[in-house]
Amino acid sequence: MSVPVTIRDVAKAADVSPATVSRTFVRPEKVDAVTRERVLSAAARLDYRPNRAAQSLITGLTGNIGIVVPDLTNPFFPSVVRGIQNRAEELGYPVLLVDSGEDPVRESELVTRLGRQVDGLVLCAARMSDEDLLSHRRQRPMVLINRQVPGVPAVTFDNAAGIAQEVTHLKALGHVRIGYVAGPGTSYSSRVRQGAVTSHLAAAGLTEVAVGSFAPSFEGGRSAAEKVLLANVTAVMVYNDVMALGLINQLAQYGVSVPNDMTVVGYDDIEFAAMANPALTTVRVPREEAGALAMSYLNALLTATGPAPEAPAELKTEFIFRGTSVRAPLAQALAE
Amino acid sequence: MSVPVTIRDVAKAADVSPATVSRTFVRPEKVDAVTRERVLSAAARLDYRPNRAAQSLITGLTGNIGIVVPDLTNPFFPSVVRGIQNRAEELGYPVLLVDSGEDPVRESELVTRLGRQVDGLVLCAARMSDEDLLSHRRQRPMVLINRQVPGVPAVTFDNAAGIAQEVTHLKALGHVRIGYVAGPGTSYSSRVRQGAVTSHLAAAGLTEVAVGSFAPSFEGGRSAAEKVLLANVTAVMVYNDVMALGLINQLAQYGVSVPNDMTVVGYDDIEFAAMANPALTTVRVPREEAGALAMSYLNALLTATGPAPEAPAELKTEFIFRGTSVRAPLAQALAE
DNA sequence: TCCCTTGATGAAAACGGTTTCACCGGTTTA
DNA sequence: TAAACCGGTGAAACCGTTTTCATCAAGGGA
Repeated sequence: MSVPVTIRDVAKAADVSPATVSRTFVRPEKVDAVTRERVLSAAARLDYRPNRAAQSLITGLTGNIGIVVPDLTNPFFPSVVRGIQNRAEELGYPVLLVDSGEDPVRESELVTRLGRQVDGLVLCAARMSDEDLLSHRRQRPMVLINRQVPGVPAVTFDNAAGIAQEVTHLKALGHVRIGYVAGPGTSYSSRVRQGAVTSHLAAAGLTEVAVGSFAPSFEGGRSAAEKVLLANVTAVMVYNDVMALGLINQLAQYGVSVPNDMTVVGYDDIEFAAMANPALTTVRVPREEAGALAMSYLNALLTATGPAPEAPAELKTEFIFRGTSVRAPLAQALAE
Repeated sequence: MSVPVTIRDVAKAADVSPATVSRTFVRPEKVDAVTRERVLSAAARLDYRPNRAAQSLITGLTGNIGIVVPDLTNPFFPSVVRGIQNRAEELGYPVLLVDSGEDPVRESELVTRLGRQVDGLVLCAARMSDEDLLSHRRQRPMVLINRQVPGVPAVTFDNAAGIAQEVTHLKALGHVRIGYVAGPGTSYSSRVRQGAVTSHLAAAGLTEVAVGSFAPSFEGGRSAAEKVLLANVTAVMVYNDVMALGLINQLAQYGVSVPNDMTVVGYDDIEFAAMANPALTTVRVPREEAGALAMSYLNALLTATGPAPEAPAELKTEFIFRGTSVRAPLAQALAE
């Protein structure tokens, strides 16, 4: 209790100089085995903990890492945060977390502000421009999740495969005219998925009907309902699960019931996708895994050990067939 | 860019000593108005930012605050985190966030580890024992959310009122035998609510049927379904919304449909409560507000200014009548 | 035998702030 | 008029590490 024990206390107790104590911790191989042992035991006995501030002052490193997410209340992100944190904890990094509220400007400011508090950053689904991103990248090591910018390490999901799985599924169910409800244009993965949808639907010989871009929220999904109804399709692919759930909810207001009157497939497989009624057909993306991997990358960057990831990792997705998708003819028969 | 500007650079530029520069920032009233102006403009011109580590080293303060939550993937918590963070940002505190995974032991360890990184803590729904809590409290200023321990500042919700509102609602609907599905015994608010349920049901002349304690998760709610069915009640109050949703989901598996065959009311009003189908009748607790208030309290504690909150704040709750509760006779008629 | 490595160690100089203390000129008080 | 006070300021000590540099003993090659 009371007065904290410093490196000098340990030095005195072990009868060596402070320098040797320091070396024992940072460069153990530089100190003789027996002195090292002596220092270690003294340190343990006194319950010595190095003062972070003093270390930071001289090394210029904080030992912290930062995470920024666009919206913590979107269930997608807590999972990846958890993945990052678990790994960060194993590696001994405390983490600073901020929520940008889906605002690219604020996001960039937050990164600047975080900059001086952390040694490295994990940016989830960054909304800011490539240029801003690259300029921050020059200041601090960073790794991206769900975003790709040339030259910046990243972990992404194999969205093309995920979309392909959905398309195959819908085709197998006999759907022909298929709507796509996109996410915000500011979102990298929304643009990527849009591209994948277009190319895979075309490749499968199906007709794509673009419904428009909406906020990646429950409300966003609801506001897509009218346009979906006007699109004259039997199935809709939606940018993410939260929106899909919103869409289904609003469709119900119009007396259109899913899946009987309309097939809806989401994306992400958030927890509530399975809990909804009917349960949502979707594509699972390994969020915790992505977080953990990103953290591993960041650690590699920071310690300059391990594989410095050049090509962005692409995590496998998994198609989940649940209750919101049915055969097209059946849907139409019931709709009459 | 390049070399960071130090207090000495500013001192030189303003033609004063470093001491004066420091004073200008920490004790402005101690320096003459005109010198102060000179220093300030020099600092601005050079874009001077004090080095946190150096400040920490001498003051012993980090300038950071910490948040610990039991489970970030429970939608209850991101909201309160957001409330804390917004306020923290206004006040200029970076925040360290950790997730204890609902584990009291881990939680206590995390607090210890966070301890040396932060000046103060906000603990959400702390799971650890009163003793552990008090011992940590001796180390660092802290404020609790959704937990009460004598002598520790806290912001809580007026659960008694919330429960009372639910009871009144159920009584008005004609329910008489009412089940209660409790949360984990480790949760303070679960114990509090259990007490409130018992007393308010008794006061209303209704019969309480205790269903048991379950994990505060969707799965926890599902596992309560059988016992609920065996309880021979027309309505159930559930510890929180996530569990209520789980319960409803599992009841459907048994062919019991809500609200026709069973009235269910939740608690918290998480986002998905409104989104579910049918939408969940519940009690709204102001989560963001609670977070913001807690952060304000913590700031008061840290700066020794403002109201040092003695009595825990109790935030008002609001009853939300939605689709999972209906009149008892009707429920029974349909059940036949 | 002597010189040159080599490995282990300690003394001391950073790192960038804050704070104590002494000093100085000017004003009030006795 | 002398003594006490006071606001504003700078010199220097200090916070607890890491790291450079010098020192020293021991071992190896010539």
